[in-house]
Amino acid sequence: MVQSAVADDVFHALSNPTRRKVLEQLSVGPATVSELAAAFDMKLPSFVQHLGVLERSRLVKSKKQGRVRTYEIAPARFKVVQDWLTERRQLWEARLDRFDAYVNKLKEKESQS
Amino acid sequence: MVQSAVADDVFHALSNPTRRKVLEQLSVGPATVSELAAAFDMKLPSFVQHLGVLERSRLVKSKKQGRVRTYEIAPARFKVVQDWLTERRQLWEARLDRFDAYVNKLKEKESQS
DNA sequence: AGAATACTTAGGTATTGACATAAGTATTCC
DNA sequence: GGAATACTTATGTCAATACCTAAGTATTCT
Repeated sequence: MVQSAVADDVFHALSNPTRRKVLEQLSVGPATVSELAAAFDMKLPSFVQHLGVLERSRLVKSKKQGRVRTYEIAPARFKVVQDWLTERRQLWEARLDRFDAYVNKLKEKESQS
Repeated sequence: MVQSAVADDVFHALSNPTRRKVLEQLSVGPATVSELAAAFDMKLPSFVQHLGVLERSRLVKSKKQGRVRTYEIAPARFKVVQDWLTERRQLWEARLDRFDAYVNKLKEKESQS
């Protein structure tokens, strides 16, 4: 999958409050479908759709033992997001630094005259 | 606005490849609507919708001088995202560390017997 | 075996998102 | 003043999202 498509899936997964809350729960530790669902006022099939979105984005993974499916965080894809953000930030911060330097240079010249 | 709603808007804004590319362009420096639009194979009104989404999420801001509107990055909201990600990561890393410590303790006991 | 549990599958609806076209307004140029 | 420029506004279409209800399957308990 192209890098951009990965980011599409991951950011889309993160754009919904239910899904972010699920990730918050899973950050603390693995949990089953019904444990996760308990926190939400939503019918199970609707809720399970959100788990599907999260799993397809690979922010989480799951396995089924008997009739119980357990979910856990899958750290790798979080890095994709953090890297994208960090790269943007570095670019604009470098630019703002250059701008600062430019302004200081102007000030310097002015004080000389 | 509630923190969660901020995150909704920001993550939603980031979930679209066109909008992420706009942010990539703006990280390098400010640009006008038509400068930004030039990179995309899309009619202007459609493209401008994306700028609207970005501006409502406050990832960017704009001002109009004469008939030209210029956009630039607004760094603050990026921090909301990075903070959310960092917090999740810290939680699960702490947990995994505890798990490691637990495993090591088991190994230690085993080697004593 | 029968009942309860823990999902899973198969639909259906209403809203939102991502495009489009057509026409309008405000500035700037000649 | 008239034409060109740089958006803006108003609408419309189509697909995707986020919910729902109803019914099904696979496991586990009694």
